[in-house]
Amino acid sequence: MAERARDDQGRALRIHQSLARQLGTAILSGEYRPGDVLGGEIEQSLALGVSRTPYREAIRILVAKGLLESRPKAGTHVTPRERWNLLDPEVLAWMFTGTPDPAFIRDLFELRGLLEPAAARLAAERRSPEQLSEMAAALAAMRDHGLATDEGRAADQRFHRAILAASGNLALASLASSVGAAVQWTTHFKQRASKRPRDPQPDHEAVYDAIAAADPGRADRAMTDLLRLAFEDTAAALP
Amino acid sequence: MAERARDDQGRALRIHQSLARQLGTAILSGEYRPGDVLGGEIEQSLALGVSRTPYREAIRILVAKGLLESRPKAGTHVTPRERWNLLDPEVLAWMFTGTPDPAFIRDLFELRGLLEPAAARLAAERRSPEQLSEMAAALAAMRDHGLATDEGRAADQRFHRAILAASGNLALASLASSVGAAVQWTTHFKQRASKRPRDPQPDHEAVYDAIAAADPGRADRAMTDLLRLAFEDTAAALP
DNA sequence: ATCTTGTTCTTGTATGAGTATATCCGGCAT
DNA sequence: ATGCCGGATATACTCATACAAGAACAAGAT
Repeated sequence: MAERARDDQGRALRIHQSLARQLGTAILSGEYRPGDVLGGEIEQSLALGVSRTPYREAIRILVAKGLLESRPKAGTHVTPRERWNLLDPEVLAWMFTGTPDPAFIRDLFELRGLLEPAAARLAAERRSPEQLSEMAAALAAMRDHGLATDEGRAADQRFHRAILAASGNLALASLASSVGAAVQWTTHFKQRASKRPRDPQPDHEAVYDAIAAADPGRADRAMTDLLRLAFEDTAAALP
Repeated sequence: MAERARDDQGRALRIHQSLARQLGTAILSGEYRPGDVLGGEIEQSLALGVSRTPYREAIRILVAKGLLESRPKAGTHVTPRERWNLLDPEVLAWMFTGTPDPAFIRDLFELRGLLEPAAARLAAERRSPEQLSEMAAALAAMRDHGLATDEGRAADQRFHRAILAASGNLALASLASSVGAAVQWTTHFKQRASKRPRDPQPDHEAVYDAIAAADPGRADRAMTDLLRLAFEDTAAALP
């Protein structure tokens, strides 16, 4: 008996959610390709063993994320890749359920290399005391749990998210969930691949210290170093 | 009689689409605030004069974009701002239907200032001949139509999109739609505000020339300049 | 006080009928 | 042959109704 998928808080996923995930991963993995037409909804929902209601809602979700488009008479098509919202947190998560493309990992780190050092620089200038203590708390949790545990990885995410939030830039902050998803999954791969991975705690401490000291230049450099090392670790863990 | 809303290609929007837009703009404009609960779906769909089906699909769309969350018994809540996918192209478009927050405009330009110069630099190194001619075509269309016309603004978007695509970075490229939406709306405001706006054509030509010459450093600087000037124009046009 | 259990409210799923719209295709004019 | 026009048709879209299931809350038991 297939166990029902669960969300990040242990709640059972509704049918439309798990359908969206199932179809989404199928599209991202290349099982469906851009231009492909999904069969009519009666046919598809019948084949999947669900009613049309949740099937249609799943389609709506995927349309909202740019993976599909549907029109009367024309049917439901997979959109060309350049329309996909690859940085949508859920899309990223779906992407990482399969075997991730090393080239895409590289792209993600390249993007993080543009965003996070700048965010760290801004955070050093603009952060509030509360934001600083949030970073400190996340750092402490990372140290206590280690990156081998879910709690540790969640703390890692919180640290990066806190920096993006402290940049005082809403557009940057809204990329936090995307960056967070990337952080989580790449860290996951690193941990799985090597038994004694390099300890990234000092890198994080250095970033924190620079932000705490309100030293933008040093924060920028520290984050750049952190990302370079993290990428090297990740690259080493990939096939 | 209310005229039915239309999409960017003149097609009439389906009910679920226009509902999503209506609710989305209401949320983004602050009419609904984070934590607010929408009434039950029967009640709401009745109030809006539609059946539950399209109402629910509209909710699914907004959930997919991070603006809402809904659970049985608890109802449908507006999520806290930091969960919103502000860079989703549709969300951005909804954002600009109302009066845009000048601080957010600044944030968007700050983000573009991180992404686009780097993309231009990479494009100078990696662009294919086809991508280069796409940029040239967009540039020519901009010159022919001018930014006062829809065609001209679309060409402007195509130019920036082509550069992001030519960066060879999928993650960057997938931000093209978001950047494009920002380009379109800010340009729109500029045009509306002043009768004789500064001509940005030379800025664009400079970026193109640098990319065509495969000169990364110059491409980076030219794009930085373009964005600085565009931001100054936009800032002058805002209240 | 804390846990357990049951009630009840809200969203979630199922189903069948009917509408609307974009595509396709055949006919007509050019 | 080519292009325009208009109807047939396939498909998604909307409606209405019924039932199922999850989760919050409160009353009761421990």
